[in-house]
Amino acid sequence: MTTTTPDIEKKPQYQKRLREILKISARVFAEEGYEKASIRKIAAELGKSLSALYYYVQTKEELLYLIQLETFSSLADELNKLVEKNDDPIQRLHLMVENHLSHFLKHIDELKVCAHEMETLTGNHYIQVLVVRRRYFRTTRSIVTDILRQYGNADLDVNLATLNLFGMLNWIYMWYDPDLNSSAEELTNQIFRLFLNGLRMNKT
Amino acid sequence: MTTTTPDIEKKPQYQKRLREILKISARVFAEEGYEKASIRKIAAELGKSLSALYYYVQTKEELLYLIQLETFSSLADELNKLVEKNDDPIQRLHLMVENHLSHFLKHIDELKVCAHEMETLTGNHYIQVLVVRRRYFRTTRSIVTDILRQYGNADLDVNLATLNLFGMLNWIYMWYDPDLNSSAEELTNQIFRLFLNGLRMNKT
DNA sequence: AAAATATTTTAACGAACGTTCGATTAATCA
DNA sequence: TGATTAATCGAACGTTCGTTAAAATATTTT
Repeated sequence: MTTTTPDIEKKPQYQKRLREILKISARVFAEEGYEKASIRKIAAELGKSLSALYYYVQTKEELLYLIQLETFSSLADELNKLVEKNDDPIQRLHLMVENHLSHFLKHIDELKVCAHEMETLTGNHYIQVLVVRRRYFRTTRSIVTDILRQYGNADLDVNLATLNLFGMLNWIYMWYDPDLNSSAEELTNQIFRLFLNGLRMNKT
Repeated sequence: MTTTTPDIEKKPQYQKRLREILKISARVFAEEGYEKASIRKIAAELGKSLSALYYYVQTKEELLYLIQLETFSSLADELNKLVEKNDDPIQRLHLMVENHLSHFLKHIDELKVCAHEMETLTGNHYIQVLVVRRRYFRTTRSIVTDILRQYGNADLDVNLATLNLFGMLNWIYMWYDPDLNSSAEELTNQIFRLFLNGLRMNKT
């Protein structure tokens, strides 16, 4: 008698195909916005029929959920690894910005969908992604906290400063053009210097 | 024989009612997003019938267009006035941030709709709003240019720095909670100091 | 080859959407 | 008051949407 367990590893094609579906979905969501984008368009770009999608996913929202969960998890996990390997707060900040931007340039559609559809998910989908987002935020904020302490700067609010860092990082999708704009390094250095200098004490 | 000219000033109620329609529309668009928001919901919140809306406006998109046009125009016009009255680049920057944030706090829904639906309009609607947006951007960028020159800082790219300033300002709608968060002054000062310090030369 | 499972397809459902039409009421003017 | 214009209304049109059911095909396993 064969086992009736889900056999997650038995179907290697499934995961591969699901990933392609998420890739195409991210592109369509990024281009048209989640609400305007239709399942039919995604299916057409996949070269599959409409209901073939529902074999991999139960609802349209699950597509967005999986995209956001994977992207934020990846960002947060890699940042944690980087923080474990480096002690200097300033180096950590540089690594954080670099990690976020290289991720952005490699997965523009996914990051755009993460930034622009941050309040789109509902119910458990929303909460589960929020948990990962908060983990990513807290790690980043602890870096900012250390730098402010090192600079002896008590004038700036740590939360506000961190939110503004994410403002710069998350806004990029609005204006960045891969064909025209700067490289990852240049972007990283500019934002890193701008924000790091911003954290220093005020000359009054 | 009576004149058949449009008589723009003849119907004072019209403008007043149109403004209320835009106000409610901005709230619904801000709450649900433009695509998800329905004309029916807007009409219901107005206490009017669905087709009564079409007496004031020809399409749903025109609602968004009017909201964005008025908001960006107001921001740009007031910034130009402020720049004319003040010569010091650093004061100008402070006034720019203050103007933007006080506008934001007074018209949260409209600003949110401007930031979140920046790529939603199409055709002439998009272009006409883009013209005003560019005017607002250029005025701000010229302030940043002057400060960088005054600081003798040639390391930072002016466009990038300005885009990052707007990143901080436009991202606020994502996290700001009128009940919890700081006042306009506190927000202004934090962002102003963060960004201004950021523009200074790098201590290497 | 036969059986079992995995994947895709065609066709349709009901609901919600933006928009329009024609009639009706309210306000203004002669 | 009667006539003209402004504003609103109920009802419907055609389209698109997310989702589903049942059947058909492809793949894997026995």
